[in-house]
Amino acid sequence: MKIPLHETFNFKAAITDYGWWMLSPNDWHDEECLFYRPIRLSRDRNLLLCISKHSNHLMINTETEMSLDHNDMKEIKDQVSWMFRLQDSFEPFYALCHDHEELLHIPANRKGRLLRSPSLFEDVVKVILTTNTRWKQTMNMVSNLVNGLGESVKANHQNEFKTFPTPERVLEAGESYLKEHVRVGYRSAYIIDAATKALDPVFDLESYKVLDSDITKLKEIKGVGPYAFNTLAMILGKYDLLPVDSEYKAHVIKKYFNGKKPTKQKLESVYDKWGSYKFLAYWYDIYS
DNA sequence: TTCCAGGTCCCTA
DNA sequence: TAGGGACATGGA
Repeated sequence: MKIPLHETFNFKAAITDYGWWMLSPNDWHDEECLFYRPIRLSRDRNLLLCISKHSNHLMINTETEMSLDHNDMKEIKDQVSWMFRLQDSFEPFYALCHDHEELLHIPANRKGRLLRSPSLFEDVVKVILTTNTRWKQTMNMVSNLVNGLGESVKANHQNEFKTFPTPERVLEAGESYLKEHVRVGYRSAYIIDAATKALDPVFDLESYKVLDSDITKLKEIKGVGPYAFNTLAMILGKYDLLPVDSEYKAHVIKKYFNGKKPTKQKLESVYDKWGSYKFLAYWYDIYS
């Protein structure tokens, strides 16, 4: 099936400009420019997608033998559209880039559309698993989570794929499982809290994916502090906040303050001129 | 062995 | 409102 594109974009950059492509159950094949991703449909069905980009559309091939009706296809398209931010226009950001020579390469290469996960629950868990640890350990924890609690997906593919676990499955396994087998340490309580809030009809975690919803309640999730919240804001399409962590501080102090530590206020105002797009300006400043 | 990583929580003052 | 210790894990 095809998804027509309102705006063309750099498919490879959309996937590899943010680290999520390295986390299970995402599987990026760089040479062929193919993105494999197992997803979950309603009525407890799982399938493997293979996504590629053509001139004016995304092509989605299903690698799982399953009859799909109209609603199934809509669910698939909705999840893929969310992952690649297809409903969002990046033209306002590109217009801003044109006033700044150092960022001209972003519109020139149609970058900025950073990959996100099908569910907000998955992204909350993944962001929590990036805190106070090294990237390699983040990859291990996510891999343990998917291998331990994800469901196997039947597919015409040499690799075995598992889905990202549902909040139900995480709660069923419990906190002790997360500690002993996923090796997330003290983060276990945070993940349990995220799963609980994902299933709480009042909190309704996934509802914050709606554009322009008030996302401040995400701060109530245990383990979501300033860095995690600002990262989640970016994931939800609000780019005006900065993920001030050790990487941010090291980069900014080295590049803009001659290696000398400035005040907190000055440290965090480096990208102010970018207004609504501070996160993306920072991101392409540090990683390009 | 000790330190600390793409932080956050919680308790003091 | 700000400061600082504790927190699990695993690699250097």
